[in-house]
Amino acid sequence: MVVQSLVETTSAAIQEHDAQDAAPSPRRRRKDARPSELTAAALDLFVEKGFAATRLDDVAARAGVSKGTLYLYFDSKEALFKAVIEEGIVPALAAAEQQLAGYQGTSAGLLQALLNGWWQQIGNTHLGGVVKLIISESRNFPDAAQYYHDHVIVRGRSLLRAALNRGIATGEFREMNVESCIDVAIAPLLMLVIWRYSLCFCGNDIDPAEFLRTHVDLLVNGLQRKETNQ
Amino acid sequence: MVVQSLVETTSAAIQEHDAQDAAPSPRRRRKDARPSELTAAALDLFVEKGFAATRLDDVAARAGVSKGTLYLYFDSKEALFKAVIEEGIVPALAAAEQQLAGYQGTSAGLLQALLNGWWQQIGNTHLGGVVKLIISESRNFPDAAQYYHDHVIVRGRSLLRAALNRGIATGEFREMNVESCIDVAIAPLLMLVIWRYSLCFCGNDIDPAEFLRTHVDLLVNGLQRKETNQ
Amino acid sequence: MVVQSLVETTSAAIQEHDAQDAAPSPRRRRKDARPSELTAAALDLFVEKGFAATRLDDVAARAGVSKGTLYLYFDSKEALFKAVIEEGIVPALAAAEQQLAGYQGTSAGLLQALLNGWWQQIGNTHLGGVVKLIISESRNFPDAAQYYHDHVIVRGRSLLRAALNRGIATGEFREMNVESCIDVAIAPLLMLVIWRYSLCFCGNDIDPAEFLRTHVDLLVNGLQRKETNQ
Amino acid sequence: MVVQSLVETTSAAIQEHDAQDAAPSPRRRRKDARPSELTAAALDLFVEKGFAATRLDDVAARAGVSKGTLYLYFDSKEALFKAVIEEGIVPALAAAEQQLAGYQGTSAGLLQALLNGWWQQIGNTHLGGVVKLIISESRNFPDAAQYYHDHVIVRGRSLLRAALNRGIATGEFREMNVESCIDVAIAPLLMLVIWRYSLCFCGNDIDPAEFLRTHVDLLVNGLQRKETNQ
DNA sequence: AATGAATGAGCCTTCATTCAT
DNA sequence: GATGAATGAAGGCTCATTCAT
Repeated sequence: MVVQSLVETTSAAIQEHDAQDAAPSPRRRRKDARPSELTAAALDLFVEKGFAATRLDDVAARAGVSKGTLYLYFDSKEALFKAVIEEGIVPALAAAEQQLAGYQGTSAGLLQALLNGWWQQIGNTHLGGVVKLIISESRNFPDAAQYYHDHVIVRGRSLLRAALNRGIATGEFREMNVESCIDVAIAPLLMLVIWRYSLCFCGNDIDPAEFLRTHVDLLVNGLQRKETNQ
Repeated sequence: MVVQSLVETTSAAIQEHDAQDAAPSPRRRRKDARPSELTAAALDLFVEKGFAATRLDDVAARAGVSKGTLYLYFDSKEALFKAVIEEGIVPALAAAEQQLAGYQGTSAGLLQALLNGWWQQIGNTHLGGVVKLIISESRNFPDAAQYYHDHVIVRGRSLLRAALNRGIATGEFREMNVESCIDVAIAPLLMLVIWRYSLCFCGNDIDPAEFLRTHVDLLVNGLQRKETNQ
Repeated sequence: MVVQSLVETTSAAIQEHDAQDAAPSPRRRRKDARPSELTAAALDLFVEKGFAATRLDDVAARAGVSKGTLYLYFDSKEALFKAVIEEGIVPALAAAEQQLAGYQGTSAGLLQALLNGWWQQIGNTHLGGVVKLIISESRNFPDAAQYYHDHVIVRGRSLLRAALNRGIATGEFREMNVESCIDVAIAPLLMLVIWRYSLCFCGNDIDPAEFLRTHVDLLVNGLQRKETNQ
Repeated sequence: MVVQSLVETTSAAIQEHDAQDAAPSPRRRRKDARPSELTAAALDLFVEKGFAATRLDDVAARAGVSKGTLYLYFDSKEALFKAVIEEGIVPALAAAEQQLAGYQGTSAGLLQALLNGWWQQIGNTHLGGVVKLIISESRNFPDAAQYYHDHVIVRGRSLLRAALNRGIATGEFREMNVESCIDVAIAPLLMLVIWRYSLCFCGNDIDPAEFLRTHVDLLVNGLQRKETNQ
């Protein structure tokens, strides 16, 4: 039910977004732009403080509107939360589709492209906050988490699975438990995103580029067949 | 200041813990035992719902005491939170110390021992919840996060650094950016813990043992020198 | 002060009403006609939900206009309320004046005519809602209640007083406390109106015609001199 | 469903009331007395301002407690409203039962006793406010109104029906539409109560005793057989 | 004249905290 | 030491009112 609501609202959001480009009356444009301004402000605060600790006054203030204006666009605080998730999912899905385009080259290169692409288009953007938000609030909003899992994570895993299977088929990679490899390959990316929104403020600077390079290096090397001592 | 408080309180907690072992009069033991029942209940709920969304009534109910009793042991909800963190840190530190004991064997084996040990003694216990809690609330409790970082993470990284450096020194591992390797080696472990407290409820079962085996396998293989083409 | 305002506004309303009849240009008529559509919608909702529980959005929606339009005609929600009362008072006064016309016949017949006339022209129309409204809100709008009392109730009582006194003078009715008889004669009428807007929805159907017939029957019989036992 | 809730809660309230007499610890007595203190304060304000216009702050202040205390005893403002109704119904039912006790004398005397009794035990007490409240809010709380109708009004009508039928059977009263007579006999009583809580503040003093005497006088005379022209 | 987006004061409700028992 | 009734500040939400279009 909630999943259905998430889907429908998402479609509506997309259409509304298109309409925005067409009718640029100043008043009208403002009204169309409002929801995404509000969800952007909400995302920042939800990620920083968590859902329960975020006051709608603060969301409104950050968006430069009054508290009541929030309720012109969202029925409740919870509806705002779900809208934030939905807005974070649409671009993630789009990015995933884009990655599906045929790739020519080694499987190692494909793997690297997928991981780097995710980082560039999701992890390193404000959409990364959605990831941390989903994780932090998954127990309070199980259906939002479920939806995110079913549509974003499952799809991402499919991409990696295809790459890994291709590498194994061509003999570029050794035989391994592919599902576990997928999880192990994804984990550092998610952790990097989470890190950016949590302990990164404790002074331990992780250079994302270097982290990614090392991760891909270790992963690809770890997957490749070792010409062991024969 | 709070860090100081955390240190002091931690020391006090340790001493109290010692005192507890020394004077097990039924009356006294009861008094000392109570707080850990309370923090255990609080940890569960903090991890599940987050700090702000957790009601002290629920903590008290789960611990089987009245709400007022909480205030006999903790000055405030925030003090309870810090006590939860502290109680999660003490065993983590102890576990880390234990790992420092001399290890005989390959560096790959040492690495595997460290990672598995952390999982067995921290990640796979209720202490793993502390990790998720720290990450979720790091922005609301920066000094708790800082303290955790400085004492637990830094120490854990030292252990890994030593193992990696030893492997490189002996030629078992190839030359790499050690700091990045540490981060990449830790990330899947943290992610596994986080997963257990969040999206694992979305149906995607990750088998921790298999996940760990794959991670160590890929990591060790990735680190090892390729016996290429001789 | 407010009473004064009610008087003034009422007079103005009457004049405006007259002006309306005189200059029925479509433009002007539209403008003048609007408020009565608005007050009619407001009356319905005020009677049903009470003043405080009625939202102006709902009033506007029922009248088929936007919320802002209400403020083109009424300064505030309270002003709208008073306009509703005033609109209900003007016809009531007119109806009362009409009853003053000379009546030929028995005093019992006059009494019956007055009570039936009030029911036909006030109680049984949408003006009956005003009665319930005045009663429900009399403590929140004491001056509106006062005005209603002074102009409508007092005048109505005068009509009844005249009828009763005439009956007593002619010997048709026995000697009684006329003021109390007035109250007792009016009460069932008011109660009938109130019933129509409240508990009538609980299933106990009161047939107004039968109720009135019985009331007048009992009243006239009760007033008439009994030819007791001589 | 709500009716059921009304019944259950009423029973509980009665039991609690009994318990109060048994355990007069000062603290405990206070706690047991609280709910009725709160409903008493709420009744006053609900009757005066209506449900929607009454602020819980005012209810709490009148009861001499803080706003939060209300929520220790009632789940919501609406639950408080229903409790007020329930507390008004219990004594009304008890009073009705009491009237059922055998009466010796003329039917006219019985009728008079019933009407005066209702006034003394309900109408003229603070329970009269419940009547006005039910009527004012019947559309907003239809099930509360229904319950009041089914249990209080229906029962009251039964008492009057018995008296009227007895009088007709003995020939003391003439043949009439009994159901209509019941309504007409009750209406002035209800109106008197309503008057006390509304327009009575407009200066038209109705002396309840005189009003009742006149009502009974007219009613009984109206019902009695005329000894015409023999 | 008409609209409806925006505002913000106010109210219901929650919950951390206190304290009398 | 333990309880739980009481408190009141804080925050989610509503809605009368305003005003730019």
